[in-house]
Amino acid sequence: MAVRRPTNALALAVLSLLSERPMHPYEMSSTLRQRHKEDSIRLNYGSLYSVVESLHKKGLITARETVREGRRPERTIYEITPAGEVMMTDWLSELLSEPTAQFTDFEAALSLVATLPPGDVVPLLARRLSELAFQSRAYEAIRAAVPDGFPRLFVVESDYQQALRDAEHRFVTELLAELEDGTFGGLAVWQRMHELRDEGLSPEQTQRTLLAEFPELEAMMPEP
Amino acid sequence: MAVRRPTNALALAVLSLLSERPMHPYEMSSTLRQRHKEDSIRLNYGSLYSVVESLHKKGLITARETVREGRRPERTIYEITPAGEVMMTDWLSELLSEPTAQFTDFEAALSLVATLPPGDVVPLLARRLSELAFQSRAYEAIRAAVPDGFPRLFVVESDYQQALRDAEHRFVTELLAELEDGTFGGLAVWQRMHELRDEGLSPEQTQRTLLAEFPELEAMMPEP
DNA sequence: ATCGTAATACTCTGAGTCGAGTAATCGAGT
DNA sequence: ACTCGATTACTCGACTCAGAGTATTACGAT
Repeated sequence: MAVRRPTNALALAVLSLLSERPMHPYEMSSTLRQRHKEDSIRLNYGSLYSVVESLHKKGLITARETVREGRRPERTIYEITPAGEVMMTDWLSELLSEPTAQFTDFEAALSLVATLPPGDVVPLLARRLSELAFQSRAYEAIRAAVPDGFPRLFVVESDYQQALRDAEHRFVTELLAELEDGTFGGLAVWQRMHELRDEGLSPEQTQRTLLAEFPELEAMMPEP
Repeated sequence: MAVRRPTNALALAVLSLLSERPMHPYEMSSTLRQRHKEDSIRLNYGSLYSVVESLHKKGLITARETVREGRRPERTIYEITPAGEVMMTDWLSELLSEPTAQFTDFEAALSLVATLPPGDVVPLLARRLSELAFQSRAYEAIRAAVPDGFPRLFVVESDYQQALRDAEHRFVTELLAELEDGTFGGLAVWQRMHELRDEGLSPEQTQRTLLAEFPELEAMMPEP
């Protein structure tokens, strides 16, 4: 029976840490934090311990020993198994080589943006822009403080974050501009839809009125 | 007692649909699919029904009626409550206006990339590049087939996706170039680390040897 | 000497998530 | 008339996750 791959990237981080050297869970969490990996990999105790347990059950890691110092809770030190090594390289290779849909919050929100009236959306996006700019400046400041010749290897994930943030900033800037100068495609329908709803029309009446006022919509309705 | 906000964007989609008109869960899923929202919001039946139940328990939606046709399973038609409307606009507004950490797979993978030897990473990234290019072309093709004057409102989330994909493509291209021409900061240490590990040195020996061969690393170790 | 805070090291519980499964109906073809 | 796949509509159970809670020790400040 082929072992099913976990979905939580924290499991990959655990395997990666154990491929360096044996550790107990708490040490994994401190190490990840020290290396700023919690910025890129969601980390909390509850998940960590259940992820470790699940890797253990699947035979991808084994308990090497459990030590107890004084009356402190026991620490179980784990190490990676050969099967774990294989799973780790396969998994990491796949994540690096295959782009997959990511379901981010902002994309979800954008896909539902028509729910709010356009007039409300403009200030919200403006606020996002300034937050993005702020985060960007924070990143630049940290970047500038880093000594020359510091291995990019250790910060490549935050460079990636910055590249995406930058792209998002450009995208939202453009979107906002189109909303403000009225060139955004569909703006009139969007606006009118909320007007009709606010006047108390039923969903069906709203639908009918919109189709009457914007006949070009007809052609764009999804086929059967 | 303030109602805790769900974390699953599917709950937001449910509220958004019900703010249009009352529906039963299965219709929600078909509507989301028809509008291609499953590309931006993770959708599966198990989650949908438990998300709906949880919204119901929290008083954000109510069951308007349950109908049964023939011997088919019952359909419960839900509608949104005033509390649900408030929660929805607040939530959507927050998602639009506040950028938050997103923990994507590729960022996680990048943060652990040192686990693989650099020589293995190069072809993986090359493969990612060509996949990204392929997805980009698919998007452009669809975009080109869309009639003139089609409301951008309906596809803004896939435009966003494309903007991010584009940025990622540029980032990976640059990264790959640096890896191939040897200008990537930390490449030598990275390479050497895997050589030492492959020669069978213990983690501690590897650590010591690296510090001896690359004394500049010393200054970059995390402070206590 | 003791007080409070941070750090160490987990545990527990409830909620959320997902995929597979069930069971009926509809419509296109043979 | 029949059958086969698609569609409609939901249910179930095993797993996963998050956050709060617990208990001990270390350490600087009062």
